[in-house]
Amino acid sequence: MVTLAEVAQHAGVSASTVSYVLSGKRSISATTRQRVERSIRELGYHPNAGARALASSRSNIIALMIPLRTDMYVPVMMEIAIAVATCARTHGYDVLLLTGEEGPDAVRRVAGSGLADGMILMDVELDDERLPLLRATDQPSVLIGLPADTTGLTCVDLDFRATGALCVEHLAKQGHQDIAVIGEAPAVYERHTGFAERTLDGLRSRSRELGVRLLHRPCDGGYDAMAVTLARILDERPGTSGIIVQNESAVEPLLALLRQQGRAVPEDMSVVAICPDQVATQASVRLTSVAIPAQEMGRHAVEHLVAKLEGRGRDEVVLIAPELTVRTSTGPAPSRS
Amino acid sequence: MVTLAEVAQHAGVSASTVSYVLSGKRSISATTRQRVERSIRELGYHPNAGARALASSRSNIIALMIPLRTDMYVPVMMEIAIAVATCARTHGYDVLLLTGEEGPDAVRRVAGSGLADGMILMDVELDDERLPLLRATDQPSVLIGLPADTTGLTCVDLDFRATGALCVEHLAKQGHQDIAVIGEAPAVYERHTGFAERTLDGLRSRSRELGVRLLHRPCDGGYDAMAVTLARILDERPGTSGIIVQNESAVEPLLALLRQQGRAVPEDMSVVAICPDQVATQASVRLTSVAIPAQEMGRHAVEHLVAKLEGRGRDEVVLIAPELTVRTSTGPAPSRS
DNA sequence: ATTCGGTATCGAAGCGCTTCGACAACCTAT
DNA sequence: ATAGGTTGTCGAAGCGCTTCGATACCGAAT
Repeated sequence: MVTLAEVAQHAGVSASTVSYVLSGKRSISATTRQRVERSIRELGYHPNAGARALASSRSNIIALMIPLRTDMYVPVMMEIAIAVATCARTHGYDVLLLTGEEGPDAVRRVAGSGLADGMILMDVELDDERLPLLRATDQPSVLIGLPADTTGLTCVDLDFRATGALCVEHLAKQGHQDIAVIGEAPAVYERHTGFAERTLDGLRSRSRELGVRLLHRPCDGGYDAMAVTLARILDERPGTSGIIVQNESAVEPLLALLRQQGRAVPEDMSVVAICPDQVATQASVRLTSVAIPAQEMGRHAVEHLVAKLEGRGRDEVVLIAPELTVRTSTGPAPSRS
Repeated sequence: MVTLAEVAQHAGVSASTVSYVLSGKRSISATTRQRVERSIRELGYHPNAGARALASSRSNIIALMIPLRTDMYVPVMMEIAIAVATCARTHGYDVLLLTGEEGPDAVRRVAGSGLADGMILMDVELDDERLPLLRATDQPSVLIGLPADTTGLTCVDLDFRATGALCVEHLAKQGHQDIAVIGEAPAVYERHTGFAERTLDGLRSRSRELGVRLLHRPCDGGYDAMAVTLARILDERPGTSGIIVQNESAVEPLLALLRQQGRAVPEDMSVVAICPDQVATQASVRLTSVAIPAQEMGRHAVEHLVAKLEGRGRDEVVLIAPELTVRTSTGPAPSRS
């Protein structure tokens, strides 16, 4: 293994000079710099991460804490994770992957050991048990998701309240009076996951304002659960002409069931999905949808965290404005006959 | 931040004693151990990761390299990643997430910097460009997937050849003579991804042995691509009575299309999927399937890597035997009329 | 009583890097 | 010519930990 000292010797300078070439923290003459850089290349030198971390007390690692929940839509998580990892690299950071398994203690462990310089938490609950620990250690952090109390925290999320409102608006504008919402799995609400509740909040208040009826039902993923849920909804509100789905793994089952029952989309039933664009465009009907901007969320999270680590950047809540893309699954409400 | 020295002082012992209590590398009297452990707890001591890595030249970190490909079925990747992270923790390792973005150089960077003690590579191609680098650095590693040349490498994978064979066997046993295979996206084959080719190999050789006709068509995910592919298949081989799908995002579209065309599953058409169990059980028909054991793969990979890091463990190729679960999407071939 | 093998502990060296203060060497303004 | 300010480089002191002798003590065997 090549060390700084060997590079220094090879280039005929002192170790500190090499270090300064690497970090750029002091001015170095062009000739020296070139000699050093040449030696680095020739010897194939890579700074030792541990030594660096010890000496500088910065690890250049960001911890990303992903929960293990199986009732969450996984691809979005994955996309965020990849975006975080990729974006972090462009800022010179690597990403450490923590699963929920270890529980809140992971926060303490990582903060205490100096393993990571900061952390990003995903799938934050309204009253997340990791937050007290996070506030206790003054570990720089960014949440993806919104807890109930955001004081002293930096959070990045899609504006789910506005998302809900947007969906209702779109349907109401087309004359739909009876709207059903097929939500996330019941477990998601029981856990008080912020995004689910905020969406619901947006849906409800906007529909109240616009004077349309709204029926919300949680629903597990998969075909069977969807069949039961849909039957209940149509039984309770036969006049339903618009459906908003927030559970991605319920999208295709829903479309299949509607087709099977002879309800045409969008002629008999309009469908709006809250899901990644890929799902919306690959479904059996091109779905009008509000996209979940996973990449953007990951990128924002990293950038805010890096800003904090560099001393810039203050606590703030960043809500990404939702965008509704009209595709072919929504249309005017059928005239009441 | 609490240091080893502070703990030592608090417990009235030397720093090295505390270190030995922590590592267990030398015998320590019960009384001393307890005193030290108490101090550790009272002071809330966490060993500093960087210092540890520097002194011991082991980081207790495993790098996990996930490619960025969007044409791959992401949930499986995610599941493996989570399994790796979780399993690694039980062995005292953390996981560093590397994306394909950085390219093969990531191998050099991580190996050179001592950031990780070993690495796990996912989505290995037959002739993967990371392998030469991997062999050059003698970084301990485990591949998930099988390259063309496995000498000197440890690999973990589902036995896709056997998987293909198993699918054909199951259908042939039920009297199906004309079988269609809906494969992964064309890009996957162009890239010479091991698992896709090996599956195909198993499918072909077994169908030759059993004397059944086999038609293979790659297919992108989504409804539209599936519609085109299915139409072509049925056009070319109208007698097709069994379908094997290897692209998870094609599963639900396929079922929707069959339903739409009035082909009952399994009466008119048997369908076997190669996919995670969750997909098979949540689809609109309970699919007979060969599961992709993501968890098991992740676990195996970690365990082999840890074995290598501890000096046990030699190079070997671990193929996990496929298991076919019969559900309700397959039945006897319709009698030829 | 003396020696021997264990067991339990300590001190010190050093892992590879960053960073601070010191110091030449040089340039400018007086 | 001299003081003052830059600029570029070096040496040395750690960062917090592991690990290798060395040492001191104990009971068992001679």
